[in-house]
Amino acid sequence: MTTDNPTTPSDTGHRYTSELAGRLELRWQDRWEEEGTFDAPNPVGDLAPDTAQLSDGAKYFLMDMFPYPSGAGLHVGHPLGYIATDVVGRYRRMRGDNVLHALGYDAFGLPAELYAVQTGRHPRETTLENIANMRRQLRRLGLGHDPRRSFATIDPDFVKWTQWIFLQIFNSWYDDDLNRARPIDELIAEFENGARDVPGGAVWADLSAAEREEVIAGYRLAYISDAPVNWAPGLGTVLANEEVTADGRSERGNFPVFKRRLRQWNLRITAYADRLIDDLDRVDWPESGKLMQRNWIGRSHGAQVQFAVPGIDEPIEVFTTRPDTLFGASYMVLAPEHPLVEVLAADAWPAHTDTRWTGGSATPAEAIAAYRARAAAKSDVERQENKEKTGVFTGAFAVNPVNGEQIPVFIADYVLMGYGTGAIMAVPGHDERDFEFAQVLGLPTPRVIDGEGDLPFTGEGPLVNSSNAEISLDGLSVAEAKQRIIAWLEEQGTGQGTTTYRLRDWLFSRQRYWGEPFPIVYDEHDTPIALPESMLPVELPEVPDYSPRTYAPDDVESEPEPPLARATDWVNVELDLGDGPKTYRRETNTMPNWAGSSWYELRYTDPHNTERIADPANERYWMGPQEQRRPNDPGGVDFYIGGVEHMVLHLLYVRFWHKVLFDLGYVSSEEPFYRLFNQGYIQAYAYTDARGAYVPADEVVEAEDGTFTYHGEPVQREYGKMGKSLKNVVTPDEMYETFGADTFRVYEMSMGPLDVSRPWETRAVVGSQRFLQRVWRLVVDEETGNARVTEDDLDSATLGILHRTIAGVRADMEELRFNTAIAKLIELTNHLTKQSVSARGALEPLVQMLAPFAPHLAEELWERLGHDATITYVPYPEADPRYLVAEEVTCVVQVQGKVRGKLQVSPDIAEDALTEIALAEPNVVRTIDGREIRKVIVKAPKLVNIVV
RNA sequence: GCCGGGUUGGCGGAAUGGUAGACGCGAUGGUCUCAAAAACCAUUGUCCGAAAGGGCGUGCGGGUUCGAGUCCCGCACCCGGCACCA
Repeated sequence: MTTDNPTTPSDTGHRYTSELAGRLELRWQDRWEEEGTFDAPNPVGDLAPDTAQLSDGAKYFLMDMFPYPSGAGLHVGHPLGYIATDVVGRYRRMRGDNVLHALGYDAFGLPAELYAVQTGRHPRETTLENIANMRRQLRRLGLGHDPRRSFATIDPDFVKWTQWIFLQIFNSWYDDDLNRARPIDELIAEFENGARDVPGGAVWADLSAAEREEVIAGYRLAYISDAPVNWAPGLGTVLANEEVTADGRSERGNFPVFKRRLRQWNLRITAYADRLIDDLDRVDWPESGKLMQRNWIGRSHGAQVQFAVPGIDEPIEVFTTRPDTLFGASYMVLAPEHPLVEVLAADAWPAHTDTRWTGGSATPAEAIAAYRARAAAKSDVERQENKEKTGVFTGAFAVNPVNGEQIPVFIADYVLMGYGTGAIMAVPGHDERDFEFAQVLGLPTPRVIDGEGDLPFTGEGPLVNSSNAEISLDGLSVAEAKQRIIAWLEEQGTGQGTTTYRLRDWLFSRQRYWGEPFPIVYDEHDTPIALPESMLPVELPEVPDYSPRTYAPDDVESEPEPPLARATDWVNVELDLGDGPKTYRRETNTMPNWAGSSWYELRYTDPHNTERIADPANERYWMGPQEQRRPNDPGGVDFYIGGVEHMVLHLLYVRFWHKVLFDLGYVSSEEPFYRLFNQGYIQAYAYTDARGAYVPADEVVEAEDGTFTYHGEPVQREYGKMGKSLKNVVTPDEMYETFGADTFRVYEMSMGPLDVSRPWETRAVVGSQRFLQRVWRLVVDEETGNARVTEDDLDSATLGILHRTIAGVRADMEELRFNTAIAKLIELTNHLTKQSVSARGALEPLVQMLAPFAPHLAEELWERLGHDATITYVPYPEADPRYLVAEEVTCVVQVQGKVRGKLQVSPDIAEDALTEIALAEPNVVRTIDGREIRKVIVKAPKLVNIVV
């Protein structure tokens, strides 16, 4: 529908059109780059200023979550967070802070590899192209980044340090007594000199090298284990727990995930469970986010209790959070896979065994085998779908340590091998799951806690029926009883207080090509050996095929086969690792995509350092604890913006690595991110036709009755993500073209609060453009292009509005309320426009306050107002309290809480005088209608409420 | 099921317990124009009324208060996380 507009007189180049905006935006972007406007100086190293000192301003380290350079390019939703951090950074610079803001790229990962598999092109090649494209799209936004500090995780220089950190983790162990990680050499020394007993009672000196390494592997923070892992045949790789959704599928690709026993690398994140929970109290994060991490780590306090089984050496060990209900334990359940099951299973059913307990089998062994086979055939999903309790009796009885009672031992799949000890004492009277099971199998349900309500009763109440010859819990509260019984169990040696976590160790190897190789080789005994730092980085070999072997998504029997295994020349390598040249075999798994993002915050502080991850002086300056600002400060990045979806994965991993590096003395900060903010998302509508196929959203029209049509055909509207396949993508490039980057930035910031998701609406963007055009017209004469500024004094109305705006906008900026800050700037602009104010005293502060949002326009206007230097470091306007008080305020007069009149009064009017005027207001008099006035509430000068 | 967050005009959203709907979009009317676009000006929660003014309005039901979108209790729905975790 577009027609070529003839050039009108007003279109001669002095109007703030998208075309003019684009011209001046490019000009300022070039100038910022040339002048290094956003370069942040370091205390030491190559980025330290030549002239000795840093500015005296406070440091402010600002970060966005690492972007993945997608081949699809950006849509308008992606820059939301980048614009917000840029606004913060520009505001802080005007507040005098030394701001560090840069952006790197998280460039290893599955999409690039999948694309490489499809096209045969090397993922490095396509990834670098994508990075270049994304850099171009983001540069056009006018972000105030320090370009010298940008990097990508695939840079060999970065990979080197990722591998180096892995080696530090590999060469460390967690000292539970000192509650920190220590170098593995110190552990070996303790074994050697006898300060620490070797587990299993062996003598260190008598062990072979391989045996010693096996012992040490039990301590290393990075270790290989042969344990059940999440195997996704459809992806051809194993996954961490965090990468598997609640319904048992891969987060990426949505493939079914199976539990398989496989030899894989793990990182001992569980050693840090307590600190990862406790230190959440020291950071400024959204409470909801902290909660997600606390829940994921899942710390629960309770007790381990040993139940003896007559005739068996080893007792059954259970974990319970309710040791207070021990007297109510009427049976036990082991997970089907529990190693003790074979040991304690009876040869035959005891006499009079309930037929519900036997599963119809002739012997316990048979029943167990049948039950196990059925459980193993079920995927995690099926296990969850069917929550009806099932189980079989083992034929064995265990002894309840508090009352000597013999209680039956079952196996049932509602007890999970992976949590606690894989065995429970069942208290059907006070646990819903145990109660259900007891109902199914006809087991007794004794009550040991009094209270209103039927069994199962999980509430609070005094203990009953809980005493033996030595101890009585009767009458105690749940909390008291827990304490008492734990003490008694410890005394008896049949149990102890303990803490259990839901968190598992981090499965750290993947069968992928496009990731960091492990700096590990194996010798002839299959012992993993760390490569020396001098051999880093270990670079990826060229391979003919980038794909791991993938299988049918439900092929449970399949085996992982990493692509690097096929690079045999690379895998088998001759090295001299101190015992002369020998042939070694390289590790063929690669690190997960989370590796690079687990430490990248540190690299921004010293991106080119070849000797260390970052010089301690630089790390300390940008990230060190700020004790003078807040007590017990863990340090970290001052402000980090990103999406909630990284709350559990990335943010748990990065905190873990940071703490390891802290323990080993490489960093001074205990937490990577002091303040975290989760931004919302820009959502979009998508439309499907009668067949359910997506139709281009920008060609859908809304009818009068609120329905939607595409080419005359009715379509269904849905709301959600923006995406290529949904045919509803709007790109920043389109916005630059149609409106300019400043308009786009202002629109995104004015749409609503930063943490709330909201729908994109292209046609609403014009409102922001109109606003910027009005600002432009205040400063520039559209006919001549000259500045219109005058040196007039401000009238009192303008003074008042200006200073109230400054005060309000400043407060909004501090609290990230950019939408209301912009609204206030629009109000000021509208006032100046209506009153035709062109006084410098009003225009300059407006331009200054606009600068964080529309930096190019602000620079241009600042220059036209007669300033040579960039507006970036011009101090932010300050409100003069003298002008904050209006000459007149509106007083609302209410009768019975309803507004019946308004008065213009002086702000310092006395209450009596105000009451008098209010009672005289004609409409108020009419409403009162002669009724008796019972009470008058006066909040001078804003409100009078008359109660009749 | 458990935990967390939310529900305000046609739409996005504003509101220290004190004028509900700032600001913006859209819509309607107007200025300019041969015309259109752009820009600018005005109106715009809803109902009654010519107007003055009034009734009703922040998911639903109660409560506290002179006064509640805001505080308390109960409920519905939506979004997110976890889910047989002992």
